[in-house]
Amino acid sequence: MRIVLSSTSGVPIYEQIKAQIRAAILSGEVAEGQALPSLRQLARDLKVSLISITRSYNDLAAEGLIVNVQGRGSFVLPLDVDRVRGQLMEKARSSMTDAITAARTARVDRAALHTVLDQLWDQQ
Amino acid sequence: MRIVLSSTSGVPIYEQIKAQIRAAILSGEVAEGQALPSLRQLARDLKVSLISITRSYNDLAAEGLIVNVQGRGSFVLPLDVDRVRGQLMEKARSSMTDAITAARTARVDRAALHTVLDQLWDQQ
Amino acid sequence: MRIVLSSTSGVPIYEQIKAQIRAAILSGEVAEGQALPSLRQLARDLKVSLISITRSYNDLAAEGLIVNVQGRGSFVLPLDVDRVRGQLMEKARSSMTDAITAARTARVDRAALHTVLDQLWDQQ
Amino acid sequence: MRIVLSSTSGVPIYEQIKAQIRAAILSGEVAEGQALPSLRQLARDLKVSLISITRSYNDLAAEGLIVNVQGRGSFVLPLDVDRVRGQLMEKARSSMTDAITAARTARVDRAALHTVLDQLWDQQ
DNA sequence: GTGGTCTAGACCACT
DNA sequence: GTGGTCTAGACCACA
Repeated sequence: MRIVLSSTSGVPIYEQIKAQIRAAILSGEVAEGQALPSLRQLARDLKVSLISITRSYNDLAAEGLIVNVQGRGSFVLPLDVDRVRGQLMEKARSSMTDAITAARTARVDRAALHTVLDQLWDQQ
Repeated sequence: MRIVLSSTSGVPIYEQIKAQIRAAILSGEVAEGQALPSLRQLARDLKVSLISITRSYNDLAAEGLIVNVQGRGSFVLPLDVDRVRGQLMEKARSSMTDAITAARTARVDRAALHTVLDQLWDQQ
Repeated sequence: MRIVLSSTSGVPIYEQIKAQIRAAILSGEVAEGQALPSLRQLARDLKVSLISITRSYNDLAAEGLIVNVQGRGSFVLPLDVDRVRGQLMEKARSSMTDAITAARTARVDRAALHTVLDQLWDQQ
Repeated sequence: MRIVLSSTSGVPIYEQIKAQIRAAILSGEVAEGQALPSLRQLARDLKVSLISITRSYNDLAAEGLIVNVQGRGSFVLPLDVDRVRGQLMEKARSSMTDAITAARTARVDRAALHTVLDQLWDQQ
């Protein structure tokens, strides 16, 4: 799992970390039961404050994706696939709503926005 | 032009105001040359600090949408339609990219996302 | 004497009026002893508040260019050419200083700025 | 970087700060990636309200010269030299136009204005 | 009346 | 600690 951070994007560090760990878990790149890097290890690797990593792991634990065990480390939990996908789709719908609002303000029609979706989808 | 603010959305007040005035100008609801409500008037109406309104108007002036004339008021400028639409589509593409990222993480395919787009489009 | 105003330039109305009357006097377009338009007349013609015209005429009187006579009107005084030119050159030097500061910050050399001067001079 | 403010010049504090930071960045005095003084630190040092510093930094961020990172500080971005020089030369031309207008009103010829330019250039 | 600027102080989110 | 936002109130310049 490689984590890449941007300090100028405006997105909080801990959100960037969360998103990338979450994606790695969902993709199966890190499997159920597997240990994540320790807080301090990851803080060193990413050259980031320990507090930001802590926040990321805590949030992921609150989401039910991982569990933090005192003195042992942090581990990937069995996936509740439906719940996680539900959360992600919620976010997708929210972003999509923003995109639609902007497009309508710009007087762009539905078909054009579908085209934009396809273009961006292919780029990723 | 009706402006509705949400204090729980997390979006800064001045951004909410900017977005709604911008939309009103682009939709032609307030026409070129027309005066906007005065800073103090709008602050009173929205029960919001003067500084938030000032920030909104200043930002819109920096965007080239309005002009603030000391002693007279704030006025809608002629639209540079292409430029404004370019900015909006830039924002739409950015939000769409977020939506795609979330959808892909959720292992949702392209067709499903198109369906989401259509649903949300019809809701607005 | 034709006076043209811009309400969006950021320059105060009364300054625009002052500058144009001053130029008309210095150019001899309105001669010594001649009457200027009345305050109210000019306010009507320019579709401008009386207060702005009053401010302009008062300032010009303070500069010694005109005299306002109760109940009679406003009249061009004999020119103290040297003093007026001194004031104008003071302003020219001040603007030139601004131009030089910007040019130096932009790492533009002296010769290039002379060229700019020539270009703009020919345009006017 | 030393910042000197004048409270009698009529130029807004935040504009004075902007201009001096901009000049320091363009001159290379503060290099790409370097941190600027924190908002509060600079406000204390200059004995100025936090809001004035905030406005300065925000405007410089909007110009693309710096980036403000929540929780970390404000940092100098890589320069888009051409764009910045374009903005500065625009300003230089505008001031030069003012100088020319004043000079012509004073019936001063082109050669004399070139001389003024040289004198002022050498003084700076 | 209008917009422009500034102060002093507060709370929030992030590192 | 950092920047981001907001309030309440003030004074100035302009029309």
